[in-house]
Amino acid sequence: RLVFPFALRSAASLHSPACAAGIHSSTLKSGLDLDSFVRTSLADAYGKLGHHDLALKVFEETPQWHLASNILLWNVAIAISCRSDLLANAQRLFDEMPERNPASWNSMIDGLMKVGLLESAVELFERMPDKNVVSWTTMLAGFSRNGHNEKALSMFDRMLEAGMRPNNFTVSAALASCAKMGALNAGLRIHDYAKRSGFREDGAIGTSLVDMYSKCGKVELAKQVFVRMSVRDVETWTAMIMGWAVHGCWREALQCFEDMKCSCVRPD
RNA sequence: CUAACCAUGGACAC
Repeated sequence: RLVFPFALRSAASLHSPACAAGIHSSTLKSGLDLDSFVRTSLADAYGKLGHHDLALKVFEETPQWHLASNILLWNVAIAISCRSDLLANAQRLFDEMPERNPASWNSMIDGLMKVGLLESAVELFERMPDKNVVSWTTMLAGFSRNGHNEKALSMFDRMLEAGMRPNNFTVSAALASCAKMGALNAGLRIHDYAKRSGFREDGAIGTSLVDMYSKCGKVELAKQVFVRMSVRDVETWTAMIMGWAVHGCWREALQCFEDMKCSCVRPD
């Protein structure tokens, strides 16, 4: 019961459908396939491996008594339906499920945002009872993906007003909105907020800052963030190389590419 | 005490 969820998660991150299928059959043999954790992990693993059909089959073959108490399995089915463009199915599951937790709402909102049904997403968001940081970030990222970057940034302000604390996901999504608009002042404001609030300029936030400054025409500021970063991944290097390149600094761009190869990060 | 679901960053060249 404790081992199967771990094993299934590993199968998913190894991108091994064969492993997942093997573990699936072990769960059947041991009679644990109807345990909540095991079954949710199984459906989720199939989903993460891209076998949406198998994941939904697991859901559909689940007895009613189990479904009545396993919200997370519904959530997995909703998220997977959204990813396979089965939005109507997701909507039906969302309406029919016995009760909803924040992840149920968030998955549905994200699904609507990803197919561009912004009004429906907004409506659901406003109706949602206990919005968490994921809910706000989903809205922000959704607006940004659909090109409504001002609205995305207004979500950032609204969430602060609502007393909700942004996390790394929120900050990097907000910076990406500034980058897309070339909005330097907004970008500086978010950067300042991040510094004041103790966010590290690493990982996604660091890369977003590099990208934001270079898209706002401030490649020198991008460089300053870049050199301060302690860990740089492919995305970070790419953002910096792109920054130099679009500013016509071809020497720096090429030098940066060389430095990247020396730093044990493989170009993709 | 410990396990499962949801959101974020690079990818220019209409």
